[in-house]
Amino acid sequence: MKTRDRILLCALELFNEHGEPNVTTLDIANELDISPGNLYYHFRGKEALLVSLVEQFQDHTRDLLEMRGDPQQLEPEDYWLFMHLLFEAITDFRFLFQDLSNLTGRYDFIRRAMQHWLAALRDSLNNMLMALREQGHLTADDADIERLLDALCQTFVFWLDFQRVTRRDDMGPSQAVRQVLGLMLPYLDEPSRDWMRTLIDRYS
Amino acid sequence: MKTRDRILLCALELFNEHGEPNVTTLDIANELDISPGNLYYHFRGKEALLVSLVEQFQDHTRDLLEMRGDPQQLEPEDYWLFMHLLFEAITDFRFLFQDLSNLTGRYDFIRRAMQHWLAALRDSLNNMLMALREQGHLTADDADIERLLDALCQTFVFWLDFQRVTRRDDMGPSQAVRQVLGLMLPYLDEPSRDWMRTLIDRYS
DNA sequence: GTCTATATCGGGATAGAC
DNA sequence: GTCTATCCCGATATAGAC
Repeated sequence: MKTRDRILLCALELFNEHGEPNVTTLDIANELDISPGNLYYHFRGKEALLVSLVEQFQDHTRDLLEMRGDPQQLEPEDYWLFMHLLFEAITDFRFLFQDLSNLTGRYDFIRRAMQHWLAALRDSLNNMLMALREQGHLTADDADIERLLDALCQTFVFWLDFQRVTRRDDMGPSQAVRQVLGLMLPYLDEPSRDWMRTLIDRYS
Repeated sequence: MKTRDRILLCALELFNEHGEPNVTTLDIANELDISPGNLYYHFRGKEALLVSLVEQFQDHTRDLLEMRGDPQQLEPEDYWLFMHLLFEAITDFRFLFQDLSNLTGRYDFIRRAMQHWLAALRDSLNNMLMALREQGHLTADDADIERLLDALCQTFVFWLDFQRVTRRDDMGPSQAVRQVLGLMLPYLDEPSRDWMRTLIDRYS
């Protein structure tokens, strides 16, 4: 494995574990048993490192967020899969969400990237809700939809963080998906609701 | 006004505006036109400053979170007021929520304080929901309640942050309260729901 | 590509005069 | 109580040898 990639991987792990502000370039070099000078040969600094990691994150989720092709044909199971994969991606790059305010404040490119990403997320979720409403599975007026979209996005972005502060046990993406689906539950019609309850129970 | 209090107030403002990690003791001293040595005479360091601010926050919200006296007699309007005051308190000390992960990671006393605070918040909200359910205004099984409580707490803690990142104009506490009440809406019975919709509209 | 050594800078913190 | 001067340290970044 090339040194450059080892650095990226190691930085990602340390950032996720300790938070980006608490990890120095020296920490990364030490963890890899390479010299700080060597690290600076590959990346001109912490910011260059972050640029690459953010690109990775975007590449990693692009396909997922751009499956706005044919939401009409999606099965409920597809919604679950979509959300599960999304939470896995967020978990893999959780350092971005853990210190979101700090990072978006200090790095303008991260602010732009995350704003764009959040808009795409909201778009995807909106397509889902609209499709469900068209099909008569979901009853909600426009104001409901707006609030629901906010609640959904907020949960995606901050659930890991919230869980980290409130609880000790990290239950992975399943619990997060359960929480998200729970937000939609009261707006669904009986059959979909039962279906989703089953889904929720199955993946607990 | 005593220097000690001026320092506290100024630190709070700067922390709220720029985030605690981005404000140095020197920044605070400069803003106040006092020497760094003087600041260190009053507070032995940044941590001592934070200790006092966290105490202030707790004092500031204690009454609010401990009004678990007689939830049976509360009017819907009381719920609105409770939430409004809570969001104002959070806004006043928003630096605590803006970098929650970072702060709880670096300072153990903040972790403990916030965990305790969050537990109290959840408790208060739980009492509310239980009272509403007793009175027949709210229909939800225990699993619904758990999810709803999580969603409510998460919104209280992260709404300002979420709003800041998504860049929708800062509308103060009203929009936050609207979002929170929106989460409860689908579980309420018709009269309460209408009542609350009116409330939501009135304070938009 | 990788190392060692070092320069630089900024924030936290203290000493001692007034 | 308040100031100036200074120290310490950790993080970033570079120079130059191998």
